[in-house]
Amino acid sequence: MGDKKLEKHKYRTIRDYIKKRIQIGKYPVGGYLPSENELCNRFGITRTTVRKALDELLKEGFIVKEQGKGSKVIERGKSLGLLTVKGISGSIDYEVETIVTEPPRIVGWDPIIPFSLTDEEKESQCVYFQRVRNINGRPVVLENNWYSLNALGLIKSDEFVDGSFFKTLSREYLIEIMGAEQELRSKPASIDVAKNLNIHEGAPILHISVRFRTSRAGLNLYGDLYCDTSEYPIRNSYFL
Amino acid sequence: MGDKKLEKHKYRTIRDYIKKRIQIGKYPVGGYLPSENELCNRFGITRTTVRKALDELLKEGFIVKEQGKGSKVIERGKSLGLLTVKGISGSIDYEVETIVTEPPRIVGWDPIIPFSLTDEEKESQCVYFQRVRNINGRPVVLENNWYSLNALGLIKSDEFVDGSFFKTLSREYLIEIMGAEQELRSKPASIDVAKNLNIHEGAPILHISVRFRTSRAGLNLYGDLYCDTSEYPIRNSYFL
DNA sequence: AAATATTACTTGTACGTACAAGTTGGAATA
DNA sequence: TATTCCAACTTGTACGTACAAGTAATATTT
Repeated sequence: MGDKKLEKHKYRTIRDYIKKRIQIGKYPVGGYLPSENELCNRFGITRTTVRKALDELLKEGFIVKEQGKGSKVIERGKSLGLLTVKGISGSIDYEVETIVTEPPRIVGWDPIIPFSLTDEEKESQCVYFQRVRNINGRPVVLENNWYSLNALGLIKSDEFVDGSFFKTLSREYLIEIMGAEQELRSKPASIDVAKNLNIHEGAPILHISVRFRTSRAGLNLYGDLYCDTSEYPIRNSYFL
Repeated sequence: MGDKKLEKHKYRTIRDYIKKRIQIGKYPVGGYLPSENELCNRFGITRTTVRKALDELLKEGFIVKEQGKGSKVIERGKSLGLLTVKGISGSIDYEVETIVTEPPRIVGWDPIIPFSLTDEEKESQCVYFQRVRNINGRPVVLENNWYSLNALGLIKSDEFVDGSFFKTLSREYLIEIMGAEQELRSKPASIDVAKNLNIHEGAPILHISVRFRTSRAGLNLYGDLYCDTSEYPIRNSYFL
């Protein structure tokens, strides 16, 4: 029962064990992990190895460490360098309401995607869905999404956890975002985009093309976002 | 001579020593650091401690490790999640020509900066300079920059290493970028911006406001960028 | 000469120990 | 009662050891 792998790379075993418990909601966000010594006893390994595992989780943004207290589980994605929408007044992040305007369905790949697909992706059909994000009831981001059907299968929109696709992947499928590539352009809004965002045709909008890489082999998420930044700018921060 | 600090946090001492050697060009980019065992002998410490120091340099993007070979010094900033300009044809990054259109001079803070200044910064005057970045001879990015005079002093544009302000900070002042916050908006070009970028007034441009945090206490770099993304999109990637 | 094996390096993982430093809550004290 | 102190936790740093695994040049064998 996987004992061979348990012998090698013990720290990975511990790391993945803890990660899974975080993903499924044991070890809830805001709570503390068992102490390092307790993990040592529980798994019969040394603190060196436990600390190596925790270091990885720290790097991946699952926990923060507090000397004298413990390792706290944090909301992942906050420290992820993702582009987020920011309210213009003050520094409060507005709560964003997400509406699925086109539920997931199986289609062919859209040539608008500016990234080169892998061979597996080209051979596969893809799942497409569209969402609009509202702030204070006004549409701000129009979002088209695609992923390879072969890599994941069709997820229905009523499965979405809190309306979030990423949270669904994490909680239900234990898939995490490993990184992303983005391209940003400033463009005049097309008629279609203008209609969706309730702005004038030709108004400047921020067009973001993004490919998210995930922890599942072969699964990339492609996004095509149109942002009305006139009131709410897009924000991005990162730290070492 | 600093022996007290050398006793505590040895790994930081080693880390900073190696970092400095990388910054000033000993330990050149592309080369390998001394082996872990050699560093152990040289500093009279254990490999555990040396590895901890190297781990930090790895996280900070100064080196990569190659099992069986050694720790290789890499060009920092590549792995930094900074927004970069990308050529549209193929995946080749174009070489960007940087022109200083307004050499550094001492002025007051510009209210256009959308970040809240620290008290020290408010009390200080600031250094301003403007640059334009050309790709294939055509202007693509207009860039205004500010930093606190008290924190750094005036750097003349002829000091710029390869025309790069960041490289100058790293090589000459041993200051590194620790992180950044950015705000992105899509806007119509003002007359002034249009003139500088040689585009129509009102054409959609990408406006980026950025604050870079540095390793020097009290020193932030504020940027106000106007990007013509019609031909060359802005690109951003990050990985865990 | 070419293929193979050895050797001497490199980093990777894991063991165990010791003490420093930060946090917290309860016991002892004022 | 209010304060101080301390003991029992937590994570942080550093010591030393051992062997696995990857790399590259050299020596050996075919």
